[in-house]
Amino acid sequence: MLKQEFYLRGAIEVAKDLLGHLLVRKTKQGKIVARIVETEAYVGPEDKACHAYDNKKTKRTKAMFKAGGYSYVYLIYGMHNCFNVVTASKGKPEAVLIRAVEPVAGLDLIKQNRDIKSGEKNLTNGPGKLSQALKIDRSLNGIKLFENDKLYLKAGPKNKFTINTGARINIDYAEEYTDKPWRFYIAENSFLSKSY
DNA sequence: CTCACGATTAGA
DNA sequence: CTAATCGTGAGA
Repeated sequence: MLKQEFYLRGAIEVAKDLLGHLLVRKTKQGKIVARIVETEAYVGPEDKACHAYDNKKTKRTKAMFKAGGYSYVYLIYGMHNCFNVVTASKGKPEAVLIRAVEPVAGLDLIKQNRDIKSGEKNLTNGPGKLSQALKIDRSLNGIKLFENDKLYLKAGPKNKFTINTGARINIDYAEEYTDKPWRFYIAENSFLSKSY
């Protein structure tokens, strides 16, 4: 399991470092392991795309102000959960959105949770999809990802891979922050949220 | 209390 | 391309 120190850095740095690591989810039904292949950084008060822009502290964004290593799960469009990892020190609202993962173990459980007919590559290639696949919902908001047996991060194999960057998705409202290259993904991976 | 809308997805 | 669908945050 990754220690809390891993998360106590800037969101951009953690977002890049998270690629290739493993997300572990344990439920009553069993264990699911997935490799993180795509992330986005949301950098604190100055980032207009961040829910906690301008240090806006509300009931929803409260978790982002926690110290690095906590989870931030929220509901978007009234129907989808998104899973984020809080980064930086306490009081700094920074987080990394996990946008896509690649199934490593527990594929049968993932299929059971998703309940769709489409192909295997569509199981976890989007923030809402992977949350559903791993049974992540708002009951997991604000938990410690470094001291917990239901949901945590684990160091992945140290394979070499190329990290690409790009603009973040669907944040057109963020004005000059819309085009910041704060999305990171593993090159030539087929489980990304969009095809390149 | 009302009310508009989104860090999305599935399906036509 | 659009509908689905509801917690959230702002304002009265």
